[in-house]
Amino acid sequence: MIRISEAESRVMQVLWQHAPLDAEAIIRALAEHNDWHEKTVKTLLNRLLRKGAIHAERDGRRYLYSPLLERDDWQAEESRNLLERAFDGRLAPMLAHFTRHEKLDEQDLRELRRLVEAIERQHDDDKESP
Amino acid sequence: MIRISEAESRVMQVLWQHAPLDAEAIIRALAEHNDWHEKTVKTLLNRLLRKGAIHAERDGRRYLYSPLLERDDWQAEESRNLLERAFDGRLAPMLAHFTRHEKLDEQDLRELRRLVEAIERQHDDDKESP
DNA sequence: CAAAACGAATTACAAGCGTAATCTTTTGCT
DNA sequence: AGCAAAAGATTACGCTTGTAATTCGTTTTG
Repeated sequence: MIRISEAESRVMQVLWQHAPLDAEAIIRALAEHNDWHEKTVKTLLNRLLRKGAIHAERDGRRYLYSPLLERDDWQAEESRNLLERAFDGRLAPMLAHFTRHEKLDEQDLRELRRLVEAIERQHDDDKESP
Repeated sequence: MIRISEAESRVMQVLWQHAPLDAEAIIRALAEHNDWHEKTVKTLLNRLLRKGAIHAERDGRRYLYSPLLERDDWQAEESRNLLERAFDGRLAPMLAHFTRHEKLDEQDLRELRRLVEAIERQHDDDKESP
């Protein structure tokens, strides 16, 4: 399982949004919010390459980079990690925590309801086909 | 804001459950699940001390350690961090993610329902007293 | 063609981390 | 009193990370 660092993940975010991109485009995209030197981004790209998190394909004198590690998988990995590390792997306390500490909007609410329904359905299925 | 590492957080977990404890008790508690040398745990305790995450009080020839950093605050910190890093700070996608990737049990379900109700009430309040 | 410019690859370097080993101080025991 | 055992303090060491700078190879350009 590929582990990427905080800074590396910023680079991935860019690639997850549009890919393939060449180094210059990535640097530009990152310059807006982070404040990294061009060389820094190049280093991160290299490390991501070595880790197998991205792929580089030659295009003339430059490379085009694309993600290999999938965003969804990475999110799953990171979420699971937090769950284990901080909440003993139990989701309920984590959810409770979010209720207490984050302000939720309409969309969050809709998402929560869908969650509840999904679980109910899932539990019903379990009963029907044992 | 105090930043503690993965390994350090294991030590904190022990102290959050029972404190104060002396080094030996902490080492014993950790030996069960991790597989750390006594010296390793001592190092971690020292680092936590320097970071101000715990407090040590002399008791005869040894120290009794207690947490200073609160568990709830740490959880909040870590959760927020994940939310920002991995989900652009938006809760809904994160919740959706959990639906798709984690198996939820009865207790999670109850917790979720309570959550939904709490939020609905909260939203109603907003409407009534603008 | 020689030099400059650009992109990529290699190297740098301090701080943090995981994982201890060694050193120092205190103290209980003979 | 002298020494071994125990607890804590200091030091170690290789790896990762954040943050670049330097070097190398290839084009482009005067």
